[in-house]
Amino acid sequence: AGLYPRLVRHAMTGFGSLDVMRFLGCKGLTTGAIHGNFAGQVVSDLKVRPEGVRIKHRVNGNSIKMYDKQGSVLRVEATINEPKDFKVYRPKEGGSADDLAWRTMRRGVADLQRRAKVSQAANERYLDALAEVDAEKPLRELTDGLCCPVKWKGKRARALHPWGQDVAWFEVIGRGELTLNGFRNRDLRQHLFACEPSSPEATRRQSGQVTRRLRLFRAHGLIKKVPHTHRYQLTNKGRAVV
DNA sequence: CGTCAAGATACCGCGGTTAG
DNA sequence: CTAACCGCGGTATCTTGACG
Repeated sequence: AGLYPRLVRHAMTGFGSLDVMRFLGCKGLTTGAIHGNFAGQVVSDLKVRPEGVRIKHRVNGNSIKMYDKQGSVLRVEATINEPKDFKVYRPKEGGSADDLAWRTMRRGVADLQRRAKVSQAANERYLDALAEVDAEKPLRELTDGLCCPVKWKGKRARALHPWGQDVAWFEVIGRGELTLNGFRNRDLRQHLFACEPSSPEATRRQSGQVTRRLRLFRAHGLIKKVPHTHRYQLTNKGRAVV
């Protein structure tokens, strides 16, 4: 549900011309650099039709497209109109049968088998790239906002690092016993600091740390203060992230 | 309703990074 | 190189909720 639009969006915005060329098997791309004398044109376009949305990437005359048939079947299709951009391992026409070499693909039926293979490979590369999106995108959307600073109550709050320095905090606020009734500054201190504070001053310092971190999470909308209490609860967003 | 302690906020200064 | 900026931590002060 809602997957296809995401795929389409990523196909349009996420796939660069290099990606498209890679799908269609253009050479010299393993290095990441485009071949100096490449003179072709790479185009991606999007069409909305009664039967669904179709997205098409084109390199010269060859293209790969994806569409949702009746909203139920995802279909990816490669079309080769310019076979000469591909190679076939074959003997010269009319030449001896053991004079094999990579030669230009021809338009006729002779190279049909190779042509199917090339197309299949292009489709597979395309689907692989999409599959990556499928798994990665929803997570991205959730965390993108967190990883950049936000304004809250006129003050700036830094970006979060869910996999870096903030990981311990995420783990603690995600604990079951704390989500049940919400949690207080004190509860977090208990979980986050191994040793009991040795002095009242240490307690104040820890409390300060926790307060600041709570403010940070509030700024990002992960937790909310429950009114008339010193307790906090995870928001839906927070639950999803943790 | 008053008091008190825990918590929240404001302010400052430090160290590190970046833009000019 | 310097100035501005950012994130952070310490702490003084204000706010709030619990409790008698």
